[in-house]
Amino acid sequence: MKIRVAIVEDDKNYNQALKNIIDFQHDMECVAQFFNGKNALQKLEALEPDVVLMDIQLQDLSGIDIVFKLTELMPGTTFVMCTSFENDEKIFSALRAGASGYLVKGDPLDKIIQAIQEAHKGGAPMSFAIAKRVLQHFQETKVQVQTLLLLTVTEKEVLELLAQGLLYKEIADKKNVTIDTIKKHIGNIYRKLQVSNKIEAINKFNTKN
Amino acid sequence: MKIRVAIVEDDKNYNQALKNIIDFQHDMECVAQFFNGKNALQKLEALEPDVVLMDIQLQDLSGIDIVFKLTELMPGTTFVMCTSFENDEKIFSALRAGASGYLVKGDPLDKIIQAIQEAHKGGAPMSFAIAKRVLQHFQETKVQVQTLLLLTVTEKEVLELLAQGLLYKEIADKKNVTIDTIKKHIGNIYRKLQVSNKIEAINKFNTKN
DNA sequence: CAATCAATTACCCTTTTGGGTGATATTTTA
DNA sequence: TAAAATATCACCCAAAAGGGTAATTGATTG
Repeated sequence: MKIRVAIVEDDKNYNQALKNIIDFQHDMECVAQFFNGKNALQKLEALEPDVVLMDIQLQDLSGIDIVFKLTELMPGTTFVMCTSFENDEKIFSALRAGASGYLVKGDPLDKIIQAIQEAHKGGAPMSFAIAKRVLQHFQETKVQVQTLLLLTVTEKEVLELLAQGLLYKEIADKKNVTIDTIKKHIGNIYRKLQVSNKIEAINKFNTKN
Repeated sequence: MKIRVAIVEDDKNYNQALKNIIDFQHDMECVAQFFNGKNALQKLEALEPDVVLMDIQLQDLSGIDIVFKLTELMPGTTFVMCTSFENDEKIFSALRAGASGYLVKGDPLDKIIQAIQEAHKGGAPMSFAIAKRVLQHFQETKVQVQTLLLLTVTEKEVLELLAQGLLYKEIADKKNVTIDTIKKHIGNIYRKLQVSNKIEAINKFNTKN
C-alpha cells in the first residue's frame, strides 16, 4: 500500500513541486492538493490521507488552527508542518496543536520524502534547525535550575509539594511535621529565591517544561 | 581540521566500537575514551574536545550532572547524549542540563557519525525516537488547552495575571475594577476548571506553555 | 572546640485568599 | 423577545498564607 499524502500549500509552484516529487516515489502518492485553508478544512477528513504536509502561513486560515481541529477528527492521519522559518511561538504552537513533524521549506526535497516515510512509521521528523530551537527551549531553563541549588534537600521537597498545589497543612501531614515547620521552610525558600509568595516561588521552580 | 571527539561510556565494547568508527572517518578523530564519570569530569576540560559523546547511566556519576557542570566551563564543546532508552524525565533533564543532541544506542553507527558532524555544525541531532518523545511532551498539553476554552476572555486575562504572581489587589488596579470583581472572576475560573486554589488553576493554565 | 547551618517547634499578628449570597447592567444567544 | 451568560460591585466570614521573633537539637565544618 502506498502512503497517501495530501498537500496544503498556497504557493502554487511549491505545491506542485511537492506533488511531483511525491508521485515520483514508488511507496507514496499525492491524493490531494489544496491551495487554501478553507478547502482543506472541509475536505481533508473525508479523504483520510495518511500524511498531510501543511503550510502554516495560508492567506485565509492558520495551518496551526487547521491541525488543531483535524487531529481530533482524524486520529489516523499524521500532520507534518512544512513552512518558511517561523518564530519560536509558532513552532511550539504547531507542536502543541498536534503536528508530528516540522520541516522548513529550505530543506532539500529528498529530506521531505524521508520525513513523510518517518512520520508514517510513527516517528517525528524535524529539521535540524527546528530540533535546535526545541532544544534551546529546554536549555533556557538551565539558569533557573541553578538558583535552586541554593535550597536544601528538605526545602526542595517542600517546594515540590507546594508546586503540586498542596496546602501547608497537607505538606505538614505528608512529612509528619507541624505546620509551623513548613511555614519556616517556606519562609526560608522565599528568602533564598527572593520572592514573597507561592506563585513567584513556583514560577522560579517550574519554567520547565 | 578534524573534529576532536571524546567518548564517555562505561560499556567497554561499545566505547571501543565508537572509537573505531570515529577514527575511520577522514573528518574526525577520537581524542579520548573515558570508562567512568569521575575521570571524565576531571580531564575533559583540559582536553577541549569539539564534541563529547556521553552515556547517561554510568556506575559512578550521572552523565546529566557531568554535562550540567561542564557546559559551564566548556562553552566551545558540544555534548551529545548517547544512551540506552530512558524515561522522559531523564531525556528532558539531559536537554535542560545543556546537551545539544540525544541519540539512542540502537541507532546505526553511521547515524552517530552524522550526528557528530551535525552537532559540530551547531545543529541538534536527535534520534527519531527522542524527537517523538519531545513532540509528545508538547502535545500532552493539548487537552489542557482545550479546557481553557471554557473561560471567557476576561477570565483568561485574569488567570494570566494571576499566573504571573500578582495579588487580587494588583490585578484589580491593573484592570481598573474593584477587588470584589476580581474575586468573582477567580471564583468562576476555579469552578470552571474544577480547582480550589491559585496553584491548581495555574498548573492547568501553565502546562500549555 | 566553636561557629555555622539545618531542621524542628512554638507563638504572635496582619494580610490574602476563597466561599457564599445577592444585586445590577450589558451582551449574547436561543 | 425572552433567557442565559457576562461583567461589575458589595458584604460577611473562615481558612490559609506570610512575616517576625525565639528556642532546641543535631550535623558539619573551619
